[in-house]
Amino acid sequence: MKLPGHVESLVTDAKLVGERRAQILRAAVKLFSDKGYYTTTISQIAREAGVSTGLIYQYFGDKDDVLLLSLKLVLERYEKEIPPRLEGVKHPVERLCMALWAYCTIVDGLREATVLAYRSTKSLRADRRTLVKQDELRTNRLLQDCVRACIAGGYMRQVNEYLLVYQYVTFSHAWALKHWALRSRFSLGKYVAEGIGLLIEPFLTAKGRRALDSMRRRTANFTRSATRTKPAKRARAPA
Amino acid sequence: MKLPGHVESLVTDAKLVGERRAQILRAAVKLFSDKGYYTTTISQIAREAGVSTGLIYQYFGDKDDVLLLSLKLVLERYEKEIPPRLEGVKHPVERLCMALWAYCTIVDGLREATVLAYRSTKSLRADRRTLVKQDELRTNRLLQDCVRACIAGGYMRQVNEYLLVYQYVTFSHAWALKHWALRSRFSLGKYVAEGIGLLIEPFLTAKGRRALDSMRRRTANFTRSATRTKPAKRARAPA
Amino acid sequence: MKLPGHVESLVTDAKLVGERRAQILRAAVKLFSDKGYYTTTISQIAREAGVSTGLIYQYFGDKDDVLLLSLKLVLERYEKEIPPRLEGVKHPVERLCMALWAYCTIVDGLREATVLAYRSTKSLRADRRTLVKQDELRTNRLLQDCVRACIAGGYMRQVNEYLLVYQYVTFSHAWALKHWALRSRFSLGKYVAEGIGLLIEPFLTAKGRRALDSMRRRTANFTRSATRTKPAKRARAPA
Amino acid sequence: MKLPGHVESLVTDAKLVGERRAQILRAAVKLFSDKGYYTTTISQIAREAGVSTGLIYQYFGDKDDVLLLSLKLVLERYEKEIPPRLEGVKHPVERLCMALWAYCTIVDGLREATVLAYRSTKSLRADRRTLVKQDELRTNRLLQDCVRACIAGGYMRQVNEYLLVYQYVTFSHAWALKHWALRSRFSLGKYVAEGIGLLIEPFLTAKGRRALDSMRRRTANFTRSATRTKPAKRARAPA
DNA sequence: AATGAATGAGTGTTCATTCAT
DNA sequence: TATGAATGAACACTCATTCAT
Repeated sequence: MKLPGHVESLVTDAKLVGERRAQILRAAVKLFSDKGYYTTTISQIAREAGVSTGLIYQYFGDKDDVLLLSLKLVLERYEKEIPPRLEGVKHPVERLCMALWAYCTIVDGLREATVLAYRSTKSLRADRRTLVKQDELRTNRLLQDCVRACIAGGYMRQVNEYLLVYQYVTFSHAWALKHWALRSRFSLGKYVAEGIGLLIEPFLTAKGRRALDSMRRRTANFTRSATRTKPAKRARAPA
Repeated sequence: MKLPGHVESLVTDAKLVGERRAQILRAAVKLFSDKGYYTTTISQIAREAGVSTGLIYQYFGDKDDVLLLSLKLVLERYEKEIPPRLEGVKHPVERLCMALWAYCTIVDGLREATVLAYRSTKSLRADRRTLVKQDELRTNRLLQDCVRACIAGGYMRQVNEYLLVYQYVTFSHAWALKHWALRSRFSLGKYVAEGIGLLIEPFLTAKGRRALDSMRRRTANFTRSATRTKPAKRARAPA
Repeated sequence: MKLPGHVESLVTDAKLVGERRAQILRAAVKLFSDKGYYTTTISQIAREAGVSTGLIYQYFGDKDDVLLLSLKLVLERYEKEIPPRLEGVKHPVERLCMALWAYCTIVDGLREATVLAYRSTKSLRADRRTLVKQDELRTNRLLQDCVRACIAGGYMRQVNEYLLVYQYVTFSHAWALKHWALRSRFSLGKYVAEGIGLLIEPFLTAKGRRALDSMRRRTANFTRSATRTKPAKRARAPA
Repeated sequence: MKLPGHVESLVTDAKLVGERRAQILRAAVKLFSDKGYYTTTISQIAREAGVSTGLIYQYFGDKDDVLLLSLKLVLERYEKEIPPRLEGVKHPVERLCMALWAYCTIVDGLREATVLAYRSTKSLRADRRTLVKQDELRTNRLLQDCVRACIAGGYMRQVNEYLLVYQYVTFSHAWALKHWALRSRFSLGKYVAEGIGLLIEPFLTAKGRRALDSMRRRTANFTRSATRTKPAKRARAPA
């Protein structure tokens, strides 16, 4: 996160810095998402943000820096918006489902920006790229905690947590990355419901499955997935 | 795939065209993979390929066209290299596992190029992008056939084929995209073995699981995943 | 010396104007000397002077104006500091030597600024450049007066005064301009002593030379130059 | 002397390189001399040279590099053009006079460029500046050789050669640097004649002075300087 | 068929200058 | 008076593309 190069003209008012950066980043995320990093010019960002080109360089070191902060802005929203969505949800299985649901929802709201992250992370200078990866890892940890709670509570059998978490991550990201192929077949709700059936349910213990079914009964959001038929039966059997 | 504009200088000898294009694309894929599309110059490609810059414009319409064919070259390798790896494999479950294994192996050999595809597809003009997506869909169909055969043969329960296939696709791609996070924890073999445990095994019927176990006994490649213990038990229960 | 354009904000308090200008010019001379005119920014000058950029434009018309006054500041120091150094020195030959010595000493203290004058005078707008040249001419006149007094007193033979004075000027300036080449071979004192031997002594009459020798005997500053041996002898001969 | 940065497009044809560089440098020297380094734009140089801006970067690394080579071009002319002017001149005193004469003539032809060297050498990056200084030192050596020959032949008394040479150098350069002040008082011929009277004649031995006088009688170029009358007398006296 | 010199539009970035506060 | 945020014109430099040879 490089500071502006010509330090002499650094803006000092902290509140203003926050506002201006947000204003410029909003424009940048939009344009980068639409057209990609290299085909977006600083002057377009300036126009979109309603400021002059020079101003951007009072708040960012260079174009690369604008990209870095744009990506961080996106990745930090994953990290910041998942926890509030889990608040008040007590049961580990429910929390896990809710986390996946939340992740997918957030991605849905940031579809283009998510694609941007995949396109552009490698455009960053190596040292800056590291910062972005760390953001991703922090988000993963949120999911990992959910998985662990399920296992610790006996709701999920022993699995390779790390890899399972990555399934959740790629599943969520795929909603953006493969939206062109998925949108005609799935609504977001349907997509998540299927995801739960594919990536959560199979690893639940009988106890875990009961919790899932109970949750499903209560929730309109999670339409029963078509896939769920057989396991549901098995789920009922032990009851 | 726009043809060069100045038709009069278009090269006509079909064999030569093939060779030259291959020669240039090899260089392009290498450089695009290493440095990305926008930071690779035509000049660098020419140098890497051992030809002049002018020549490139006799075999490709423009830089965008070089990218398109580079991406197609990569995506076509998925499509072309999976089938030979399935040859002689008869059992549907084994075929599915082999397909996943093959896909991951190919991605492993084209790691940078796979990342390139994610970075650069959006850099293509819209009409060209469609061509690339069709290549991906054709590859998906290979996997889908394997899944269908499993279901048809009663080795796998009813699942949302389409989505499951996409899990296989993203799982394979993730080996490239998230290699920075995965490489310290998994060998390729371990990764695929875990993938089978996570994305194939849970959806197998008792019959299917027996086939998988039998295959595992015969195959050194697919190390038993640690995750697999419990399901094996459950597998016996319904029997 | 163009005045600021927006007259309404022109500062009027004469004392303040003097102080502020001095404060800013001190910073400007330092920075211009170190880094040159074009690579010094107004922002840097403001920072160095401890004021805001805007303030500079209340005391100077534009950047060019800051340069003009910076150069004048330097050139005026030549003009102002030579006379006090001659005070109390009565003998014309001694006054001439002292003037050269003074000039070189002042240049030594303003080495970078002297280089600046050579670098940047041409950067001034033509009309402003004239002002700077006049400053130089006034300084030259100080030296010219010394030469004239020597000739008038019979201490120096008829020479082209004007050109001889320019020898003194370029000799003094060379201490700054060619310092990179001279510093390893001469101390300032040695340099001036040699200069006297080269540019004053040869033009002295016998009477003048006696005065020079007498001065040399009294002064530690002017080490006998190695060059001086022979002429000294000749000087004694006619005695 | 940095080579072009984007090496891929370096021009290879050696003859062409020579021509193009000369063509561009001619334009650069002209413009830099007229307007200075910083106020001359690459695009102006391109226009003056009749080429495109891009082309300049195929023959020069950057603008700084164009300046370096411009300065070298000028300084090398001193070095290269003085020796031919000395050819056939046998007598050491005559050679020395001729060298000063030659130097001043060359400076006269490169007046603006000489000023440029003073203005712009400091604009070069430090490592490149060294190269320019070395060129100057090589030229100085030409003069130094002449001085030495005079001393060795007993035509000139012992003097601080190094400093005397620098007097010749600054004297010659002054013709350009102070041309605004000198032109109204001296023709070039007069200037050199006076210079010989001030900076050569006083250090000649009787033998040397005879040689000088003989030369003066033969040469129209060197008008007798008004200054010279008296010393000529003195020259006879010690004889 | 092949070359590579030449082009010039386009980009990131800087900085003198203004002006609302 | 003084500030410093904001402006935007200007510049060095790049590189896809062309075309004479």
